[in-house]
Amino acid sequence: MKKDVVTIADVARHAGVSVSTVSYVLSGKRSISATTSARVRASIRALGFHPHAGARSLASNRSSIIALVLPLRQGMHLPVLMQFATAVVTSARANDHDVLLVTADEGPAGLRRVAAGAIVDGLVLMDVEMHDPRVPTLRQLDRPSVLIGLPVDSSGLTCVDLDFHQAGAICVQHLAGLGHRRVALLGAPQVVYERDTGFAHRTRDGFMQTAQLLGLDAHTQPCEEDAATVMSTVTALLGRAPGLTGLVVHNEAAVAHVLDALRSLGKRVPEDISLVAICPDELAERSHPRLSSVQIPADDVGRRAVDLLMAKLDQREVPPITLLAPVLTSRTSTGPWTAR
Amino acid sequence: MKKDVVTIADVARHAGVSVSTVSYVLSGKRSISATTSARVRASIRALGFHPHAGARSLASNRSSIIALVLPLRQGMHLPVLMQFATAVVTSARANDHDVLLVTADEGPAGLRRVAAGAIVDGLVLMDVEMHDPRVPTLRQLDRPSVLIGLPVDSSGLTCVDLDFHQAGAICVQHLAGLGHRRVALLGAPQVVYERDTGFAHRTRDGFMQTAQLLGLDAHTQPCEEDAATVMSTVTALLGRAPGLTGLVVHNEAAVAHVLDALRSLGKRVPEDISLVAICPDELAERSHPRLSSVQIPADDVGRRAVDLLMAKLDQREVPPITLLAPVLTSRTSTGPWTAR
DNA sequence: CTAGGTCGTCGAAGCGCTTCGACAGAAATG
DNA sequence: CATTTCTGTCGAAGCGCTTCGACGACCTAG
Repeated sequence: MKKDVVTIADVARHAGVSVSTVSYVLSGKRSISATTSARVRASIRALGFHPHAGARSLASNRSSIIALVLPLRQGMHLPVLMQFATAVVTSARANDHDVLLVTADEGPAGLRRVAAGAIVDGLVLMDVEMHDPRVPTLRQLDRPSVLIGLPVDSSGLTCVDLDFHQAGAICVQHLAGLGHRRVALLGAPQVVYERDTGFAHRTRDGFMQTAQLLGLDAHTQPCEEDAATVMSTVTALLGRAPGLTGLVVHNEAAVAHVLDALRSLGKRVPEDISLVAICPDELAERSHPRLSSVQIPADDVGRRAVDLLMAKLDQREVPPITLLAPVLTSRTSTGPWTAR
Repeated sequence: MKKDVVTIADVARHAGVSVSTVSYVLSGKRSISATTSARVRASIRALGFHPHAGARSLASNRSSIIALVLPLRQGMHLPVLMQFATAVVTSARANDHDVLLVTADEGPAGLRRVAAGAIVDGLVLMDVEMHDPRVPTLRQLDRPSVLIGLPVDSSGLTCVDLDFHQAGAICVQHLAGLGHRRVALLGAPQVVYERDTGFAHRTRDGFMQTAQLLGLDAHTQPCEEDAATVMSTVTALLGRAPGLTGLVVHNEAAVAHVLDALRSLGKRVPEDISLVAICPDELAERSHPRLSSVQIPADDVGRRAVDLLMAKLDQREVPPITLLAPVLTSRTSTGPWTAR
């Protein structure tokens, strides 16, 4: 077998200093003379010393590990998910932390396990739902956490999410810039507006305010998610707003149905009607035509989440809600329009 | 603030036993009377005790965490990757271990960091290449590890991989079952056969042996990966083996070119020629027509890898190489054939 | 009836690190 | 020049857990 693990005491002996001095060299929490520091570092390298994570965590009550809680079921947003995860891991490493993977399937119990056992210093939760069952648990945990997504009741939490108000706004700006003068927003189902207030309202407000500002004729309309209802909703909308040429769809599940409806009504996209979706890139890329869409800037969100968590770990104050600027990717579902 | 963390001493006091007794109740390493055990458990629940991971790891030299080392760059095999990861995490949890995510970008240094610091008890590496730079490092680490994939020099390692011999065999069986009598294998580029021996040869052997066994007329042919060379290779092959109706392609990069070549030679798939690929499902699904293909059983592989790692952690002997049965998914690129 | 086992429990010695208080000696202050 | 303030370093006390050896109490077999 190998000789035993190299400990900090070995390093101290080798460098001719005390154990605490080595520790301070490593942590920088007290000033150490340049010469001593250099000698210690040399010994560390010479012996191949790696501090024992467990011992460190026991003594300092800090593990330098954060939990990344995500849904591992095979969904369709894999690429987006991966982008988040990559950003989180990269940022964590940049802050000298490792990442423990916790699946959402474990539910609240999983959070409790890793937090209470002091396995992790803090948590980043992805795929947070409006009424997420993990949220109450999170509140009573004594570890800091950051959510990606915005639950209905976000009090006492730190959240990062897309700025939906801004998302509504840039959709309008995009259409207006192409010359469209009469636009509409097809939003979430009615029930969402009534109950899970939040992102749906924010998008709608951004849409309406900006349309008004730009002097557009704007309509909004909740939108159910089954093909038949979508069909009648779209038909009604076109009747109500003849000459409508710009459409924003903020409803992932309904997007395909809307496209079908337009097609069967004889409206071509983008020749007759330009369509912008607020949805994952994946979906936008898969549709025909490929949709101009507003997407979540995953890299940004991931990095921001980790930054916020680090701040909380350092006891710094952080804003409860961080909203990130949406990005509109122009594809082939929108085009210029001039009165004909 | 909250009252301090509940320690094992608190539990012991509450239950009226010694600290060591509580520890033994938890670990089961010494027999404890049923009544004592029950009392201790009740106290644990009553106080909400969670053992401190760091303390445990320091004292026992076991962290109950394994590392999952994977490439987080956005590749095209995301779904496959995810399937692996999911399987690994699930199996790890089933064995009471957590999973630390380490990105392959960190290279050998990353392995050293998590292993030497005793952050993890062992490692599972994904996406292992033939000449993987992490392999030498792995050998000198004192932590056990399992590789998913088979490097050229696997001595001293534990690997899990697809059984390529069997993969070659079931491709032939599939074609033979459909009535094909003259078949060919388009394999890896020549240079791969010469140098990175291993999976390429294994597939070819499986293919040939089975063809012989079934009395088929079988040909094999290395295959480069650029469109032009593929074109001439396919043309030559059809000249050499007129009446060829079954083709197996074991070359991810060349698959698309092969399809193009067949098309431009006036051969329809599957009407004139049936084609089976050995490639990720992703690719098979994306091609036109969708390819009948042999794919890696990711769930199985992931689970197996963890099982092997657990065995090694328990000092049990494990086979150096575990080969898993390939699965052939029949899609629309293969069809029955009868002499015309 | 006694020598030798088992069983169930306890006490104490670490595991390797961080951090607090102490303290010489040097530098700055009056 | 006396006194205070830094600087740089050390020793030792934990952090919460596992595990080893010890030890009564009880059983069994000769």
